[in-house]
Amino acid sequence: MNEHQWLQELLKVNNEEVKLSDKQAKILEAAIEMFAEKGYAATSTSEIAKRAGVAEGTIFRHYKTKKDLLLAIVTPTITKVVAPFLAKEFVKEVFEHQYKSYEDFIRALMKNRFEFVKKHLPLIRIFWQETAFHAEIKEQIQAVFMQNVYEKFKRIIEYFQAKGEIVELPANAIIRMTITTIVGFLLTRFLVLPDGQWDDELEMERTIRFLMDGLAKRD
Amino acid sequence: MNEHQWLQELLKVNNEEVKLSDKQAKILEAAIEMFAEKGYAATSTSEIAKRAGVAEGTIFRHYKTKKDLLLAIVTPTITKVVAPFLAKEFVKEVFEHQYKSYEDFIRALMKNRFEFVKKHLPLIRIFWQETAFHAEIKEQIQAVFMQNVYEKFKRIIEYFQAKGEIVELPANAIIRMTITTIVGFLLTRFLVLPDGQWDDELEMERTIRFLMDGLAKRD
DNA sequence: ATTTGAAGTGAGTAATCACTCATTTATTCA
DNA sequence: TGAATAAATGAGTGATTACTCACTTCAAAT
Repeated sequence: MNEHQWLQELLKVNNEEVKLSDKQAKILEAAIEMFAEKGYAATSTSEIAKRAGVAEGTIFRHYKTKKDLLLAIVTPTITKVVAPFLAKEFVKEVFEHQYKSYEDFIRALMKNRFEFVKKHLPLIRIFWQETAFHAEIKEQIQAVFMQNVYEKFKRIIEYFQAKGEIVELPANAIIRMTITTIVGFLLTRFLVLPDGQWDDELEMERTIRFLMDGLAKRD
Repeated sequence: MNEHQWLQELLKVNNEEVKLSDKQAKILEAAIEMFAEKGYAATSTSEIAKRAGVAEGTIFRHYKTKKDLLLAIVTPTITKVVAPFLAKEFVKEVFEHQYKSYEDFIRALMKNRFEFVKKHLPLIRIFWQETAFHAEIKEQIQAVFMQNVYEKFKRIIEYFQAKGEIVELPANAIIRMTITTIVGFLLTRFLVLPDGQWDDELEMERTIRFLMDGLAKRD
């Protein structure tokens, strides 16, 4: 059993095992930490090597360029960051009435993302920070969103609209408001005011209530 | 009259005239553009000098270090970015019944911020991107917010809570939801999907409606 | 025990970095 | 006009950058 198991798990694509030598795992771990702390552009490969306890040349054995190293972190994790829906349960369960309301669905989505962000905060920082600078990353994220999230999300919304549970706005607007509200809470909680006193359960329920009242069917 | 008038205006603190030589203005303009596009760490002073049409030494005549140049952009504009309330009238007008409802207040705030972001997008990008990497900037923003926005915002909320217009949640929670909703819209509109087809008036009204329904007094 | 290919190393490289400073150019005012 | 001051210059600095490569170490298979 591997001490870097969480990394192996995180980097899996389609649940296929990924093989990482011990040094390679240490490089990735160090890179994640430092890119999150100082940003990609301000982090040097020599610093990464030092923190990983590895010769600088070793980094370039595994990754042709520094940018390749960044993408080796970002690309295989995009799906896990932006498409929780692929944690299969989600969509299926909605239509199998696992969730009897949009609210229950939102609650599950929110708790799922809350735990993910809490567990992988440095990775989230990297996404948040580097998306602004690397067009490829932004494009990959949008592609994954369109392919794996958008249509399913839309169908869920239309399902609950048909049931008269939520307001008859365009699905795009509802998606935007839902994501904005959840992401806004998570960023405030973990990036803007991580040192505040948070009653997470309470604040999530308030946020869900706010979202549901904002999206409630109007008479 | 100066062709860099917008810069002069933007950099004013307490409405006091700021004197910028022509070259100095060009340096600031170039720095704002490039920091916004590539990020502070990935932008070299030689590039800035080139774009500004100035010798590299000239930059360091005016700003001791590259970081000084960044702070010369950020520090004097913080108030304008995070404290629209200081466009003083705000609070006063609320209590003088300029705004007869929280909704009218939110609408004015939103339109005000919409125009500001639209007009100063590169500056907003710099704030958004560099706050993550420079603790001083984050601290300055929080200080300005606490000194100039927080208490006033809180009083406005309590005023409309007393009138029974909005829900009796802690002011902190209402502030968070309000800001999250407005900022979420503006970031989606101008940074995430700037190329989408937006009916800005319509989308703002939807967002206001969403926010007001989410914060409405509950029975 | 020997072979072999992969993994790892670290000194070396050219390019670029932020920043300096002696000098030149422009501006101000007597 | 000329002297004094300020603004601007660009070649030069040492440090650091991402990346290379000849070489060593390691692990597994024969």
